[in-house]
Amino acid sequence: MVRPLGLPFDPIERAAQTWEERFGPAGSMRAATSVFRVQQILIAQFDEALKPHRLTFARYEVLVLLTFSRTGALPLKVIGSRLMVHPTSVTNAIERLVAAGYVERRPNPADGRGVLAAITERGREVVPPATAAVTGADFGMSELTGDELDTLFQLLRKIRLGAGDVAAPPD
Amino acid sequence: MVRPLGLPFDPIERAAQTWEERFGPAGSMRAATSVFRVQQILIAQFDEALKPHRLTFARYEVLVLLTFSRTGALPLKVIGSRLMVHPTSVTNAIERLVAAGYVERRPNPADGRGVLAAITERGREVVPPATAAVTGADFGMSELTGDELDTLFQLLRKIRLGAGDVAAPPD
DNA sequence: CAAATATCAGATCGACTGATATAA
DNA sequence: CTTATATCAGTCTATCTGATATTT
Repeated sequence: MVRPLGLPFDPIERAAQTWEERFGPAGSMRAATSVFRVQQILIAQFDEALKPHRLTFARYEVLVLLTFSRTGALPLKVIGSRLMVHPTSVTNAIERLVAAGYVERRPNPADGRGVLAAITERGREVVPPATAAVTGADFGMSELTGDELDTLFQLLRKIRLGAGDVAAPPD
Repeated sequence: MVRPLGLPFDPIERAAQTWEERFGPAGSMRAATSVFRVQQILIAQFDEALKPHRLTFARYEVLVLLTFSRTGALPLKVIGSRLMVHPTSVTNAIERLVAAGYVERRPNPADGRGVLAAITERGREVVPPATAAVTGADFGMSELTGDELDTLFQLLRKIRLGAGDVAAPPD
């Protein structure tokens, strides 16, 4: 749970004002700090909503990805690149999901080096209620209209593209 | 360093498409996931840029806050509420800053329970080069125009306000 | 041979809970 | 007495480095 501290002023706005006086233009600093704060707020909401299902948001993402695949099984390598997480983080997340009974490890028949993570029956069963829990707060974004959500996505997408998230420049 | 994986497609966009087919409107999911990814990208860039100065971004924020204060000293409680971090995280951050020689602990003359974190000479010296390192990549936001940065801030602000970041509804 | 996949040991970081000493 | 401030011990999560076994 994130402490809603209810200050009589916006701490980010105030910091930006002083920043402007001391260092110069504060637009980037204000936006970057806001991204951090919103991430903190959202992740706390999601993890709280998912706790009854023995999931964190990171592990929930893995499960959803598996249900999205045709066979319900994916190489760890693919999971890592789709979710953009470190190889050791994937190994760790799968280990926790196996412990919870939501996923099984299998050798990859197509590649002797690889391992498949395969969703189990219990894993498939937990996804719908977990999804309901997460979307219950409309992903924490209920303050924004559909158009605003789209604008937000597009702006963040520019930053991601600048960091090399996608090779081919689309649309 | 964040792995720039250069997939031939945008993994967030692809996940959103499947989400739409399975669960319904994906606008919130797409925006929330983008916030997480951009946070990951930015924090990696900042921590990398600050590493030569023996700082993480969290500790850099504390130092900047101290230079912004009149006396260069603030109660830990104030630091926590301004930066919106947990009390134990403040204690921890100050401990590391003390170890680096950038901050000193002092009793708070105005409150016997409290502790002041006071920036040292070495702390004041490290802020300018650290700030240059962080702003060098324009806070990682060089892909956006001033107007876009402002729009991004305002959209994220709506989410923050919905979570209670500020008590008084301003402007 | 070199490169890719996954794991492991070990470290760091920040967030959190619950308990505690001290002072307001 | 209750509340607030800060610390401490300990847990948890995710990240990362460097090394290693195995396979391509």
